[in-house]
Amino acid sequence: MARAGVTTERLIRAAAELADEIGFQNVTLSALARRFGVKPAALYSHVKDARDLRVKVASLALAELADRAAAALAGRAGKDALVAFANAYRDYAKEHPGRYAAAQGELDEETVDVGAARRHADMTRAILRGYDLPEPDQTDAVRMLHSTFHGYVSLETAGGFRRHPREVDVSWSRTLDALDTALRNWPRA
Amino acid sequence: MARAGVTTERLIRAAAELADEIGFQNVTLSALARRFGVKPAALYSHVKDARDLRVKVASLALAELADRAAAALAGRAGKDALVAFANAYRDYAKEHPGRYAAAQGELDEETVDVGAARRHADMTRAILRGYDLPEPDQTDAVRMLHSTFHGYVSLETAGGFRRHPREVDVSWSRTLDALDTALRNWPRA
DNA sequence: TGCAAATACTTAAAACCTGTAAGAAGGGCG
DNA sequence: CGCCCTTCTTACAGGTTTTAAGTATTTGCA
Repeated sequence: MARAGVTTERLIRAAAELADEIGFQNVTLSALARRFGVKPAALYSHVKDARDLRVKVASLALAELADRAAAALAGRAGKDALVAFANAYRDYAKEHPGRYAAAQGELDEETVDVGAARRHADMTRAILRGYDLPEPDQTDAVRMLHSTFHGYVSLETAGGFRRHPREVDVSWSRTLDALDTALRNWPRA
Repeated sequence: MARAGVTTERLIRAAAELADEIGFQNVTLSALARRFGVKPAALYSHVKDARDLRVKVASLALAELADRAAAALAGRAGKDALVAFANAYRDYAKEHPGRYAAAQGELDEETVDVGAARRHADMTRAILRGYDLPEPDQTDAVRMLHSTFHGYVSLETAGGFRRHPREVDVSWSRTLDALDTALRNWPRA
């Protein structure tokens, strides 16, 4: 019987794909083993835990998302940068809902990929460079931006906006306009 | 052997409490049965499914949250109303993280408590009454507000803001100021 | 009051999932 | 070729969900 050729790399990647297909919640070691034509116990050679698997998928998602955002941000400034970043963020979440969910859930603990988190924060700060905000207002603004992006995407994918006919894309666009307004007129202490 | 006296009502309430204690993810029918001194199968008299249980907890949370928000909103207008509503929202989520998680996760499907969802939307619209926004801008603003509140609370409880020393309460307050600014200067199409 | 029907609960069992331990098979390398 | 490390399997323990069938308790009605 030939080996299945499972590696941690391929395992995490498969888990991410499966998450996008059936939802992050439903990604199980058993289902993954099935997909590789292998018994569940075999996966413990490549991954410590079910938790370890989830954290690694989260790390992958955070890194991918950061790559996208960085690409979107390149060569842009001000509102241009804001919109590009926000759209990259939202598009990624819509294309990869399972990965996005992974990136949210497993943030806590020491196990987190601190590097990816820092990249995100740094990029959000880069957006603000066009708005001339001093610290600590910058930190407040970073938190607000991240909150709005995540909240919108999260509610949208959960179906929270489906009850009203207004186009979700349009509301998104207007929300970005409003954020731009808020940043340009940031309330000084 | 005396009966345990489980009712759907008490079951849901216990599930909500358990969720706040150990996290919504970890609320299991078995754990609930244990808490009532009853075998797991007994709970199927009061609840259709594990999913049914989760949906009912979500409903409870949404209703409680709506009550709190309504109370906070009473007699206020404009920014006052905005801040009161937002704080009620955030305080509830911090006091009842398990319930709040329940209210988020199980939004989809037809099973949702449409009534509670409508109450939330109506209240958010009530806030906007002080800002003189016509439709469809009002819908856009409702979505933005909800997104920011949910996003902030969600990231905060997930530990997303712990990496930076800036006080989370202060950033929250400044975020509300910025939202007020955005609403007062809402970008017309 | 007493008994029948409705309801609460138990036991039993199937189907999954996680995780550990022990051993067999595959592949690289001296 | 043969050794050894790694991958994978088998076997098993423990836990959760859910259904089915049966027992016991309470309710309500004559």
